[in-house]
Amino acid sequence: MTAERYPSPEAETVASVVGEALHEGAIVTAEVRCEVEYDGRTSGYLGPGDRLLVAKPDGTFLVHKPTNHKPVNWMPSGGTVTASVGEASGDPVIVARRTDPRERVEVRVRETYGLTRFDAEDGVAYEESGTEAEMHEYIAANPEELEAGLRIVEHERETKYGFLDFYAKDAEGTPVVVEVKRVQATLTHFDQLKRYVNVFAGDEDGVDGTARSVRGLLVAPSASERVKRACRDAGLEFVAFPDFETEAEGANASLADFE
Amino acid sequence: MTAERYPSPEAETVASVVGEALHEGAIVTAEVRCEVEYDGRTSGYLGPGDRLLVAKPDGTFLVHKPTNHKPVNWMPSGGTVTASVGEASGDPVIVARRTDPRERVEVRVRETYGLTRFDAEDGVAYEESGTEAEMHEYIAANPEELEAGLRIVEHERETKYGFLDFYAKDAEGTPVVVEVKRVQATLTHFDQLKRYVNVFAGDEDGVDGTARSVRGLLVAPSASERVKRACRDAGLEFVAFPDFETEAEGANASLADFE
DNA sequence: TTATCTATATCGCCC
DNA sequence: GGGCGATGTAGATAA
Repeated sequence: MTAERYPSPEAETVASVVGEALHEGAIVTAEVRCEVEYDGRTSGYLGPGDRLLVAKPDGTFLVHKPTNHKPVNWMPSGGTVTASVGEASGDPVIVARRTDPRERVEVRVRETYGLTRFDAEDGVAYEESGTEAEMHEYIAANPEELEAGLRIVEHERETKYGFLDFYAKDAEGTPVVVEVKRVQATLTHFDQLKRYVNVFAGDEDGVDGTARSVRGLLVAPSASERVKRACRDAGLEFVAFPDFETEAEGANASLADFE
Repeated sequence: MTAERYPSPEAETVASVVGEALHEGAIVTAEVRCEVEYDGRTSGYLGPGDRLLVAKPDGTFLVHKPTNHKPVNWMPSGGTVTASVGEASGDPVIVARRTDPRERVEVRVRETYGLTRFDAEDGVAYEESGTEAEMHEYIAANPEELEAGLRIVEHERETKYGFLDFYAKDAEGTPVVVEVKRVQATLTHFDQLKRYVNVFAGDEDGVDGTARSVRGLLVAPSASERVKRACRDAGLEFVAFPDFETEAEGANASLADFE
């Protein structure tokens, strides 16, 4: 059996099952009533209530309330999860810790409604398409869709102030710095482009104080008015680029057939 | 009983329990072998393997592999989760959808090792301290810790290019724009400060091309060398501010006592 | 609803 | 290992 269930387990059972399961590479989930304390990058406290606990063998630990995508408390992979029986109360105590940064989640379990050990085997990797990396590939192969006559000179070029997406030249041979975003462009993205353009314009630059012979292109499906104005004011250009197509895969089609 | 367990349930049981539980405000978890397909902002496919599924009554849906903090696929709260029996295969199919953005996660369950309905009650809110908001309050009350003679004029001031943390004046009466970070400062944070300072310096600005009578302070516990150099080059100042103290609460102390 | 920004962001890549 | 940037970022907040 791949999933072993312990209904209303004693504190000792919780401690031993959690310890063994994680050590042996299994996932543990528990439905509990508990209090939670976090101390680390910030500190926090969650009073008594019902929560779902998830502990993974890689040190991941999650405390889920009945709502929301994000766990209310957690520890990312790389930490260590230990379970014991509290001396004073006799209740289970689960602690997840890590160093760098030093932080700690402590769950004081008041009641354990159920505990499950899940010996999961999963060697399959997630395949994704439609990411910004693919958008880069597309633009590298089709620069003319950004602007007629545009030539890509370099991709992912490193400068002293960070990496720019594309270094290109336009039809007149003028240098063009290109920053590509898969989603609606924000002020942060404008900032990035401005920073890169400044490298080539030279911060110490021209007598008129404006960027010289370097163009900056912010490429995204859309941008807020404030971002467009920021571009105009800074002498940069916003290029509306259609939503990047996420192409269907063979695997997807076969999955849909089952319905 | 607050947690009801269905070991190795039939497809019909999965479909009905998931539907009823979510409708009645319970959390459902399942240990399954499955395939997953995502289509929306990007598209992706995850081949057969063992995963933990979590469905919450607010529409949250999570697919967890045996490793990592983040679910491999998910739907944030606000979506709808439905479970049915596949016509061709007779296996359970769980679909989570939402609009705006339009996206969809489909889980094709190959084998259900176990299913749990958890009627969780949790009306307690999480209390946190040590956040950037508290750091702001501290600085607003103690501006002299940034610099002797500094006066805060305005907090969270809106400009045409975004919101700046503090608008202040130094001992000489020179305007000072302050950007505060709780964590190590990055180039992104430098960008933000530069953008705000540009608003006051005026993009069209001085004959020498450098910012005029406005100072910019980047306040954080630390910064990389590249960030410090960027600040120097741009005429901005990095201020090392000690890690913001996360003070212990009474609740924490009592929780620690149990150990 | 839209825009902006924080986050215990997490994660991955590349030096 | 540190720096840097993407994320199906999510979530909170203000206009």
